[in-house]
Amino acid sequence: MFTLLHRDENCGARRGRIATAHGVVETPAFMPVGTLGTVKGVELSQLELTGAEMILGNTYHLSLRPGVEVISNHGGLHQFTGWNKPILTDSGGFQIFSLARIVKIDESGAIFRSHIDGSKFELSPERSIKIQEALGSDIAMALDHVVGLPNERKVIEDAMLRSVRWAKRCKSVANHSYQKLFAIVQGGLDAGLRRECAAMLSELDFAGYAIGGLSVGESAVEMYEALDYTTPLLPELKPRYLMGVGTPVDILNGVLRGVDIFDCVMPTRNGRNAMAFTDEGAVRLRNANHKMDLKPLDENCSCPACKRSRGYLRHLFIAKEMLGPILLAIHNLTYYQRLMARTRKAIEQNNFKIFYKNFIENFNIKN
RNA sequence: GGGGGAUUUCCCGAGCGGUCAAAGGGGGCAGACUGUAAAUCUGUUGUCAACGACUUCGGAGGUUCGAAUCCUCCAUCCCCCA
Repeated sequence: MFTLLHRDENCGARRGRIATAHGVVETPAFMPVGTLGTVKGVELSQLELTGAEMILGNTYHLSLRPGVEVISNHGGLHQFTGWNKPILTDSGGFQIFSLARIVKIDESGAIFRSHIDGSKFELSPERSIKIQEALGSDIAMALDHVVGLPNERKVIEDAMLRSVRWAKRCKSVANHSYQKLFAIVQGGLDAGLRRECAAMLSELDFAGYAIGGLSVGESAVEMYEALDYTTPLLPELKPRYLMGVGTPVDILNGVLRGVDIFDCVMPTRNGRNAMAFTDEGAVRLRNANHKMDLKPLDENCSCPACKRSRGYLRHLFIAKEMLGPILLAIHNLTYYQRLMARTRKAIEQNNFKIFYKNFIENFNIKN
């Protein structure tokens, strides 16, 4: 399933390829998030043009709406959405964290009180896998217990151990050969817990390994440190997925430490909220200084947003026209995909470390 | 010709003797957003040498210790009866 094509001679970055039932994904890869069966604001034809090769779907959200029966009735998530390329589905573990206020959790699983209508939704490891099989994703994630940071060591340890037990249960019921199952390493910012977790999961031989429980309240530096001691513990020949990360800088830091796959809502959400990414950093298009600006957002970008002026894009946001959020979502996704393409190329040339340094020097998130 | 009602800070609009630089919207300005309860949320929005001072509530006078709030006249707009 995963082929490690090349390792950068000067750092931990790796170049690889993931083969799935719906096609190939070149790594390091960035996956746009399509929680509800759509990457918000972006039509599939446009999404393909950004260069995205795999997108995310979400077990919790799709189960509540439209419901698994509806998607099964269409023949799965690919047919339902029209996206014929690889899909990875998240297990619902992140919602245990993000929707903590409406979740009760015990050893059997998580019990949600639907954020839509308050009805009860029970999600055990087994049910999560069953749902993901019905969705027909190419890669399924084990149900994990995500807790925020900072947190008491005991809480983090319990969540980590539970995630391992749940991962075992997921693996024991997963039986669709085309669908690959990834386990998720937890353990917060504790090197010992991360090591313990990685060791236990590695023994179980999953198709891939994710690093979870990060970007949940800790600083960027703390996250990078966690990656420093976590990635080396993961099986060399399996894909490594850093869940929910992140900014362009975060992603390059992940690549530097040997991560192969990323996903994040940032390009789409921030784009919808008028923030655009460029090599110089973040551009807040609602700001008054763009009012008269005739320049394109990013001269190196060929996306539809960059065929217009910054002044026009600002106007769309100020006027609350839907095209603004759409164009910036497309731009940011295009930017992220181009960043990944440049990253892959740099690795192939054993030049990633220099590429990384140059990038960091110019990129200013505050801008 | 007679009677009644309006005029508030960029806009709309509360306020009807002190706790009012004045509610709430809108608009403006800025910020946040990391496995999406987010096309969302937050802050700010009279001036200044700024924990205090000064100038504002159509205009001019007046009453009062004290007025956006009460009185008089003026201006403008709206309604009703002739």
